[in-house]
Amino acid sequence: MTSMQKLPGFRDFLPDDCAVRNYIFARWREVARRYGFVEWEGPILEPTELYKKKSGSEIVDQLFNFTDKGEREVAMRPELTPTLARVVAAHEREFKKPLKWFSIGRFFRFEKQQRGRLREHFQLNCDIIGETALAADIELLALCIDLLRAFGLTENDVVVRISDREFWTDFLRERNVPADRWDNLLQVIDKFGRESREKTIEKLGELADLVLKVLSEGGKSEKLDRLVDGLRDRGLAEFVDIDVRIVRGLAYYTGIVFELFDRAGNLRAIAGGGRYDNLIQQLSDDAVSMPALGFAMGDVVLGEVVNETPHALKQMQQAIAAERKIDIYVVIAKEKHRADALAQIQQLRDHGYRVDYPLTPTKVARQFQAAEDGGASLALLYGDEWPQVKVKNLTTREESLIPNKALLDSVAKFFNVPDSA
RNA sequence: GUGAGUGUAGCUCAACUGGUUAGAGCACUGGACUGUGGCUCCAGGGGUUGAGGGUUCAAAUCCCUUCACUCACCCCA
Repeated sequence: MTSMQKLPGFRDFLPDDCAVRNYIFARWREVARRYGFVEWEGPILEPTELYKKKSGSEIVDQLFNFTDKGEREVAMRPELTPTLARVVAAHEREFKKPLKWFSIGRFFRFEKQQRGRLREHFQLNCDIIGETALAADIELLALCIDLLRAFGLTENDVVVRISDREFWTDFLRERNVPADRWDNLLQVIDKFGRESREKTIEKLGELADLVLKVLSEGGKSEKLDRLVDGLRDRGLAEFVDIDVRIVRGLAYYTGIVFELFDRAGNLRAIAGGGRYDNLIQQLSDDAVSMPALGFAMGDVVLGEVVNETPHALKQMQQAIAAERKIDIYVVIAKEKHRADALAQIQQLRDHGYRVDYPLTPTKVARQFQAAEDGGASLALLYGDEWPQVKVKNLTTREESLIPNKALLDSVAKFFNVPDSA
């Protein structure tokens, strides 16, 4: 590998890619704000210890970590939740509860890449802190679903699988299974379907029959029923499947957990999250105890889902085209009027119009081609007509002559901008 | 980290299975076209065939190594 190649798993964002990324970010912000969440951000580099503390030392294998010049062990953040817990523990007194925070940022992991899993990606994180009521779980799920709806995805395209860790911990408690075995057993349940049935049975031991029965019949609980009812009240129940096989790998979840998938099941999880009521206390060494819940949604898998869903893809392409287009292309037909044109270009830009023009003498035909390529809806031609400007509607191809002093008004009228002088 | 597959122009692919100077479409630049855009025609730029080594009179083609990508495993933030 030469120094001219990018590192594996990292991405260049050419204009088209950047447009996609910005489209995703815009929808994320729009919907999160709609739910009353406020944006925040943390550092991209954290002490490696922060992640060890939460997830154990095995996680270091997957961290993008190194020793900095001050001999500190640091890691490129693999996720936001530990940072959030630290920040909340330090600052929670400054805010009314519950906190409803979201963040859009870049995250890293040192793993071999494959589809939907790169070494860097962007993630939206949404968290509610300081609320134990199930209403918060429902609200968070509704937000997660509405985020996908904002991309044009429907209940036929995506599904939220919801489970409850308490369902299993209650189950194990009732059968007098010692608490120190719970995490282990939850991992086995999490792997159900990915691992052979024999191996699962072996690991479950005497609980095998019971657990398999629950897994095949599907679990049920009053809490999960209330959750689905809450979503049904909002007309979102069709997006939801109760699936107690979902446990999630991370050990810090304590209650409702969920994952979002494409209905076709071709891709990795689009998003995942749940309730983590003990994490802030644990990470703050018991200084602060706050119930919390949240989820993360990555840009990579989401982008793939949009790509593979025709109506969502069309919506994105239209939005990107509209965002990218310029308003006006200025055609300089006679170079002696370049200065006149530039004076008016400046005025137009000051008024907020997106204006482009040729930097060097260019044939008129090419200038109109550039207007076309830039998506301009209006062309202004500066030439022998001066002090009049020829205004061409590029959609209808109609032309008219406007005195240059009246140009701004004429343009404003064309774009339906209220008179603001 | 393990295993398999794939690497030819910016993109999609050719190259008669080892045989002249590696081609085409799209894209890009310019011209036909000295004041009018989605056509058309013509021309041009662009490649150490991912990289390094080996076999051979001769390698994009066969062998080895390495790097990258894809898929599966692993893991899932």
